[in-house]
Parts: sequence; C-alpha cells; structure tokens
Amino acid sequence: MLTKKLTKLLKKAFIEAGYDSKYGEVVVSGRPDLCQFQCNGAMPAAKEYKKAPFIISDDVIEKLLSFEETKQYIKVAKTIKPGFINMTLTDECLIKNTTELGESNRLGIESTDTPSTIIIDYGGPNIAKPLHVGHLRTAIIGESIKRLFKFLGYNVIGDIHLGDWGLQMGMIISEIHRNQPTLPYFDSEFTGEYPIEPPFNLADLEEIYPRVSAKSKEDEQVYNEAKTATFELQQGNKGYLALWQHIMNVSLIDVKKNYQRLNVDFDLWYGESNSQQYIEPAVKVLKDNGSLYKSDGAMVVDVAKDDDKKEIPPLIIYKSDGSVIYGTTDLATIYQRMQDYNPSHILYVVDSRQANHFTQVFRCAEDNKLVPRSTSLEHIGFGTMNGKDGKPFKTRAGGTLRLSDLIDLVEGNAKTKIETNAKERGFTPNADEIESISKVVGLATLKYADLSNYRMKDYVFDLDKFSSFEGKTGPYILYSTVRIKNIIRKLESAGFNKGELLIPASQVERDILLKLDGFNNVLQMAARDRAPNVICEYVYELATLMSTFYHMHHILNEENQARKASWYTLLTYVLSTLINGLDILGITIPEKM
RNA sequence: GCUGAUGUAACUCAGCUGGAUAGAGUGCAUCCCUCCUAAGGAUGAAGCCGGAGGUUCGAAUCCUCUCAUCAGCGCCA
Repeated sequence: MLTKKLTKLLKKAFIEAGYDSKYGEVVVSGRPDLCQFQCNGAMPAAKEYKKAPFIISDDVIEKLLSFEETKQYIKVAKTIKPGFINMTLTDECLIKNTTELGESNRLGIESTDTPSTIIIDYGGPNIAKPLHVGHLRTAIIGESIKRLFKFLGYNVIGDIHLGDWGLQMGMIISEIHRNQPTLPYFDSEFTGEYPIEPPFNLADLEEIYPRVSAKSKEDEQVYNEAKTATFELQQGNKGYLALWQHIMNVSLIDVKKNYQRLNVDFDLWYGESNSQQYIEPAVKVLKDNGSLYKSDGAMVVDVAKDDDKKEIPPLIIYKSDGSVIYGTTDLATIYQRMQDYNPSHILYVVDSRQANHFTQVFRCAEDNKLVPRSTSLEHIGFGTMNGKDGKPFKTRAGGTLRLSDLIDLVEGNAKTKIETNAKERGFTPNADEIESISKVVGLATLKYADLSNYRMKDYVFDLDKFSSFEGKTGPYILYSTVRIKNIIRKLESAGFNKGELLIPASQVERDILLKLDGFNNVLQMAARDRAPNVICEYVYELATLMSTFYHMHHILNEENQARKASWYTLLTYVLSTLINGLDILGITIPEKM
C-alpha cells in the first residue's frame, strides 16, 4: 500500500520539520501528468503555523529526502505552486511493491483488526408474490456487500428475511378459504393428518395474491377476513399453519430458483415467521421498561426524540386487532440475532423508502437495550427503480416485470451475441458451452449495470443498458479478463515460466503497477461507504489499462525472454485482482466467451 | 405542509472526509483488424457541476436560502 507507506514517511517528515503529523496524509495524485502521489498538508498547516505553505512544504521535503529509506524509493519530491508536495516513485520501488502484493496470499489486502460478526439482511422477498425487478437491487447489492465484508475478514451472515408472516399470508389463506371452504384446514373439528399434497400449485398461488389484494382494496369484508386470518395464523391456528406450510413449500422452490440464477445465496433462510417465538421475550423487555402503551387501540412504543426535526410516529407493536406487524417481527428478529450471533452490525439492505420504518425500529431497539451500544443497526438504503419516464418501472402492458423474465431476456441476449461472435471467428462451441457462457455473461451484464450506480440514487431501469455489451459494461470486463486467461493458457501450454518483474517498459505498464496497488484502498472505501460501485469503477479502470497494454505490447511474440516472463507474472497479478474484484461483485468469469 | 433524497456533457452516470486543467460510457466525427478475442484501441467536438449568497488561500464537494423532480409521513411490507 504505497499511500500508506508514503503517509508514514510524510508524517515523520512533518514531525521532524516541527509540524503536526496530522498534515502528512498522502493520496494518489489527481494530476497523473505531474506526479504519482501528492500530499496537501502544507496548505492547511500554513494557517496553524502562520507561514507560507511553500515554506512548510520545502521544510518537509528536505527532511523527507534526508531519510535513508526515502532515497531508494522516491524518485522526485517537490513543491508546486501554493504548497502541494508532489512525489513520484522509482520504478524499482514500484516493482518491489507489486511483487510483494502479488506474492502475498490476499493481494496485500488488509483484514480487519476487529473480525466481528456482521448480519446482512437482504433479499426480503414476499412469499407467494413472484419476484419482480424490484427485488433485483437488494439481492445484488446485498450479496456484494456480504462478499466484501467476508473478504475483509469479518464473519458475515446473510439472512434472506422472507416476508412470510404478515397480512399477505392472511390474504391468501382467507382467499383459499372462500374458494375451497371444504378443505380440512378450515374445519376446526378436524383431528386427522392434513394432506401432504398442497391444494394448489405455483401458478395458482401466483394468481391468488394479486386477485385478493385488489379485491381487499374495494371490499372491506375481504380485507377484514384477511386480517382475521393473519391474526389466527399468528395465534397458531393448526389448519392455517398447515396451509401456510404448503404455501411456503410451493413458493420457496421458485424463490430459490430465482436466487440461484442470480448467483445469490444466503446463509440463513429465515423469515419473519422465525421470529415468532422471540416476540414474547422482546415485548416483555418493552413492558418491563414501561415503554409499551395503548394508543388508538394499538399497542405502541414512543420513539420520538426532543431534537427531531419532524414528527416520528410511535412504533406499532400490536395492531388494534391484536396481530403483529413487521415492526414487531423486526424487533423480535433483532432479539433473536443478538441471542444467536451477538453481531457488531446488522445491515439492512432495503429500499430507502423504508427509512422511517428503520428509524423507528432502531430507536425502539436501542432505547430499550435490545441491542448493546457496541452493536450498530444500519439501514443500507437504495434508490427506487424507475422506468425511462422517471416513474416506477412498469412493463409495456403496465404490469411489473418478473425477475425470471428479466434474467431470461438478458441471457437470451448474451446467447445471440455469443453465437454470432463464434461464427465470425469460425469456431463452433457446443450447445452446452453456449448455454453456460450466456448465463455467466448475461448475469455479469445485469449485475454490473446495477452495481455501478451509486446505491442511494434513484435508478433508471434501462433494458438497453442491461443488455449492452459495449463500453463500460460487465461483458467488457469479462472480455478483458478472459483475454488474460487465454494468454496465460498459451504461455502455460508452451511450457513458459514466470519471471521476476522488470522495470516497466511503458507508461501503461507503470500505470498498471500503480493501479494494482490501489485495490486495497478501493476495498476499504467500498466497505466504509457500503458502496460496491467503487469496486465496479476500479475493475473497469484496470481492464481498460489492460486493453491499452495489449495494444502496445504483444506478449506472446515478445522476443526478450526475461521481458516476456515478467509480463507473464504481471498478467497473473492482474488476473487475480480482477477475479477477486469481480467475485466481490458477485460476477463469475467464463473460460471463453 | 413537514422531513429526506436527487439535480454534473445530447443521453445514462462517476467524482462529494474541500485541492492543481470536472471524468467515464453511449451517441456523434476521423482513423486502426496479415499479429495473444474489434464484445477492442487511438484522436476529436461536446459542461455558468439547477440558481443565488456565504465560509476558505482554494468549493461540483462544506453552510444558508431558493427552484425543480421523486419519496416518506400510525395500524401494508
């Protein structure tokens, strides 16, 4: 980590020159035409010490250059204009650094000093509603954040947190009741075993929810029946529970298939229902604290604070009909997670429109000491998914686009491209190969397009963008990576051996060495801001540098064997950086494409 | 109404813990496939960083106001 090493040196130089070490922070230069690294500390220091900034920077540089260790590493260090300290390293230093990073088992990426447990709550699909494009972001962003923290050495647990215990379940149960009243699940006298076969299939189920949901908006009785069914389910009505289990079983098969296609997997497949047994102990805490009280018929907890800029309504624990609500299950889930895992963080990767809900839940949990101070609850919000018109995305027919249809589309697109491309190059991959490559490429297109936007911004869902293979896209990065693999394969099969890194043969090669060093910093930043788009940017830049490199240097044809061997080594470093970066984004790389 | 988010090139977006000449991709214009994948490379045109004040040696970045868009605001998730 060159910035880190340089910062250490600069801090020492600031101290020896008689200034505070806090001014010694070194960053990658914003003007690569002038230098590789810069330190801006002399300018703020000028204020404190009431001196011209360039006098300070000159003092510091003089000290810096007097250090034994500096001499062999720093090629140029000089003051520019007001008081920038510009530094360029020797090529020897660069290759030594790159070799250290490349040969270390984690590319020199620092692990956390505090390897605590982090729970990531993402995905959150509602049972019995087909997954649609709205479920894409939480899955993809959540997965990436999970992988990032895992990579940085945390013990990370991803929990899908299914929506399986709320009103939507009551809606379905009550609708089935209306349509098939003679089923044993609705017979309170029934004492035998309930049927093993569900009384519906997936297609039925997917059709039921939208129907009853629409009906309940117009027909109050339908709505009330749904509420009653919800209440009874939560109270443990045996028949309802059996039916609920059927709904879960049928629905989960499809849910799992969808996440599998996205290459998203969860450590825990818990849902709201799993928190049921923790509701009582969690509520007891609220009661013992005297926080719980009746308001408008519901049982609530106040979470407002004196310095709130706006009114924050109380969190509802029991609705006036006695049933619990998602705030309740969220609290109970926190209780459960503390008991089972004692995490340092619980991160909720959920649409930012739910910010108020999380403020309420977090405050309630913190005020009532359901979590200690050492545990932080954090809502990782993301923008809403809009169509090109800036309004929430709808298909041409006005409905929501299913996630599975979207994946089909993107994979199909990739397939066409791969087939025509193969034809142009005159080779014919077999059908299986095409199939598996299109899946990988299609998914990379989709994930990269989604992850490269900063998560907080509203999101324009653009099918063209999701299907594009040109420019700053997933396929471009895969293309670049596959090309490296291909060259390495050829070097290997020719029995060629890797060699020590040589002094860079060009500016591009030097830029690659510098870029490789930046990986650690990028990961730390991405983790700090919970922002995978930083990694997207990085991976693209590295891939671009490689494209320029190919254009400039022909590796296989290189006659200087030492040079060729050095490039071989460099390729392996770049490849593992790309592999790791892409893996954190949840993107896999094909062997060919 | 209150609160929050967003406003950067024709389009889609980075950059926002203040730093030197604001960056990509798409599209547009011009070149480059006898040579490791042209899903590529090179060059160019394109910007009062929504507007107005302020803080600072220095502001797209921080503060205040303002306009626009979107979202949320007690028993859905």
